[in-house]
Amino acid sequence: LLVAGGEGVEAAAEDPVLIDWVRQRASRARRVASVCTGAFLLAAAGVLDGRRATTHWMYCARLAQSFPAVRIEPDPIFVCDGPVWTSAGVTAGIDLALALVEEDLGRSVALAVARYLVVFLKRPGGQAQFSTTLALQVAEDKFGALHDWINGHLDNELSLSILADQAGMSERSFSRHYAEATGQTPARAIERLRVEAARRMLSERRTPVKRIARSCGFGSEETMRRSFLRVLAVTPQDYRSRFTF
DNA sequence: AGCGCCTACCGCCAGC
DNA sequence: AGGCTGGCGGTAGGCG
Repeated sequence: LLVAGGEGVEAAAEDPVLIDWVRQRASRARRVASVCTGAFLLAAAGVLDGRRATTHWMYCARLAQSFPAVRIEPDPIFVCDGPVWTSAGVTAGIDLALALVEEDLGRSVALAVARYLVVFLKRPGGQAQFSTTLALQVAEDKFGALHDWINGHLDNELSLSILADQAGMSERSFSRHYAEATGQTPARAIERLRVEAARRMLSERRTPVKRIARSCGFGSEETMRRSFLRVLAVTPQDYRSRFTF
């Protein structure tokens, strides 16, 4: 059973016929999953009681408030608790779907599917419109070691020449191969990895924004602010305030 | 808010 | 031929 979310989902969560239907189906389904705010329907049906779950980050607080029995985790892209899977925003549904494919058919099939998605989900701008995590999974064979190294050195200078050096290629070849494998240019990928690291720190700790910026490799607080607006369309302060309960 | 400098990106091309 | 590599230079865009 796969439950989608979207406009009007909270009204739908109060429709007894629908919720009853969800509860019936969920009890017989091998596996239950929700995308985005679809978690509200599962929660209303009691499917999430006592389980770990997630939803779109803007709605985590509201879901927690309406359904105290659900253990909300705002950070992950998706959460798996036994047979029940929930995912964050709409694009996280793609990551969820791939995880389901992987569970059923194995890692290599999931990676093959992901490769097709990279081809077909590219927009004219050339940016892949799904999570960095997914893009990195696809590139794991080729750049897994590099990504491990990058994540351990986010506060270092990570210029094209340094990355190329680390990968043992010329700058030109590295650029080409990296973009081909991940759907992102090297600099863009670094930016997104830094934003992801900073985002985690913003929501998990009370560290001052300026120190977070530095430890994630942004030259300044202002630079981090610009990156956040580009990648997430929110300022760091706004982002943090969503998570301060 | 704006500007000058710097770098990443990418098309092009020669060489292997 | 046909593919891959890597240096060069113009340009757009980001950083400080």
